[in-house]
Amino acid sequence: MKEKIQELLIAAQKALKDKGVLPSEMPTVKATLERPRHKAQGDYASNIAWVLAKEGKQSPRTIAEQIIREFPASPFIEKVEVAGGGFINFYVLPATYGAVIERVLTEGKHYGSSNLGQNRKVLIEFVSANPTGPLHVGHGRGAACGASLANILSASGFSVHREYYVNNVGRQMDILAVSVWLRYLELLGGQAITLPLNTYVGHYIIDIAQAFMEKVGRQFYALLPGCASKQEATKGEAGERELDALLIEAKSLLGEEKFTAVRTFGEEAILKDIQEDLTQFGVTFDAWYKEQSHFRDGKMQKVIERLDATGDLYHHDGALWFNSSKYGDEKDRVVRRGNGELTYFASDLAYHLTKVERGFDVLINIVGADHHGYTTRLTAAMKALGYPKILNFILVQFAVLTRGKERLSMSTRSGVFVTLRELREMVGNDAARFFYVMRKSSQHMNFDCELARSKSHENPVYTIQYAHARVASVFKKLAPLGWRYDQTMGLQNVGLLKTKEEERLLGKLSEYPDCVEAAAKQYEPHPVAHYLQECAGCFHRYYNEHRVLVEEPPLRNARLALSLAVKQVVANGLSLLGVSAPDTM
RNA sequence: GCGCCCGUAGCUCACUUGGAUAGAGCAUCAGCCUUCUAAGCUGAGGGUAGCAGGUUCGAAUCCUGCCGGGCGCGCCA
Repeated sequence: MKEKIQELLIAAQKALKDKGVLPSEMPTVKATLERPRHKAQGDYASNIAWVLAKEGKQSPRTIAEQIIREFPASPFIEKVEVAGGGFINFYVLPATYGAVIERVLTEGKHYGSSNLGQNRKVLIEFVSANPTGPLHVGHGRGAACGASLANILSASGFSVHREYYVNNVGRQMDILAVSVWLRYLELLGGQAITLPLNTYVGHYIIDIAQAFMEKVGRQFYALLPGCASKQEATKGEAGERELDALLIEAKSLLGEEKFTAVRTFGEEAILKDIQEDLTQFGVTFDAWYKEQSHFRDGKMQKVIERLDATGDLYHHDGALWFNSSKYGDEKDRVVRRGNGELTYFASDLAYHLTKVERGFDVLINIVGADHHGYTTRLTAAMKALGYPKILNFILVQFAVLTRGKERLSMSTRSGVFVTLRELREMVGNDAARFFYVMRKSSQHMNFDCELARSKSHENPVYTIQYAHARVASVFKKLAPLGWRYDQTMGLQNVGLLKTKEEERLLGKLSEYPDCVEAAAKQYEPHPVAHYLQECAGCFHRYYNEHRVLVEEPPLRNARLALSLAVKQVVANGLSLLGVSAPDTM
């Protein structure tokens, strides 16, 4: 319907140009059509007259009136009116409202899909948490957001590739290795040790050490390094230096080969845990891209050569710098340190260059808000490399977990985390997936666990799933009453659906494709979550007001068809968000 | 100190990227009611969109300054 009106508007513009009312060299604009908030403003509205007025040198009101005069007749349109200063309101014939039911039932699970993306290749990178510990609730939001967005883009005709970037290089991984090793020594030695500052202290490290011990026995035993046998951890800068010394000591005590073995064991154990966690959460990836692979095949050298060719690299104080301030960053960044080592930034550049080389047209990076400082320098580098527009960052703000009034998760600084697994066990996967994407990702959000786990109408997930289950339960009622659903009869009689609630519901169903499209264009899943709440709300209001299983077969089957369409749309929307659509609750 | 994000009803949040009288859900208040399994339904009140300017036919949305909150500012990863 929307497309049809847009075509008619283009035809009307053409007619005006032919008649010389509008300058013929003026570009034809595709009108933006929206759904007015108020019923008195028609079913669709366009501001096209305002847009044309700028170039056409006439008042919007006059142009609007002329468009209406040239607007071709259509069997679907009841009337077209000018309102306000130049809005054009379109009134669709109420008899055609019901047509959406047949469309939904025919298209089934594909209703809402489109060819918006024209098969363009999108790489969506998300979660990408360092493999040094379990995922926490902050990662959960990125995971839910990315997985849902990937579904939405996929349904919108994009060819979607989901990727997790594994930062398995650098000091943090060495620290992980030492953390595991010290716990291993503790297990063998039977005496408690003091873990130095900034090592990983979670219980999961002990589990990994235990598994490691079971695998290798005493082969990795050595005397306790000096600073691990102290009574108390050293704090501040001195603690960091002590940690560096410990890393060196551990490497020399174990030898490079054994040290690497511990590190790899730890990394693999944690990655396995993360993968299980995400899989249970319904979040899957097409690839787990390991940072370490850059160092093997010369990608680092290649990206530096590419950048050097643009003339944006320079030497200063013995280091190699990228002139990122030229491209909007606040200062320049080091690519290779004075000691010859490449920085994390260089590695990230190499990774992003591979994304382009792998032939993706659109890159979407979903990152936590705490990493926003990194976005400008990467964007700057992509500009320098000649891809000014390819990279899109979605910044996901932290979710504050609450249970009623009680605050559960602390800020990053305090280091007290609730794990994603704990959250899932507390509220269930469905509620977690939905609550995470209920708000615009750039918004700080409140995640009320008490609400999420409650089975009441106040809980949006419950209400939406219930709409789906409610339709299923109505259909189960049919047989005991001696009736059968006759879809042909139902579709023939959709004209009988003309109560206020039915018209609203039909309108809501026809909005669904627009909603998915909006979500795809914004790279945001939350419009779908919002839509589902509205759609379910409309259905429940309808259901409370009118009886579906009435005596007269034509009306009964029409209402059953409508209900079935609602069930389908709810199921489609929930599936985009990775939430189940149960038949019974 | 500098940079980025955010500020909308009592609370949690929308407004389809500059359009019409800023909308939902909770909570509150007033009525109704016992249902195709769902203690529910209907209606009402509630707003200077942080504050102050600016841009234009038109601003919650764009630009500037202040106020308040979050996050980030290494030749760390």
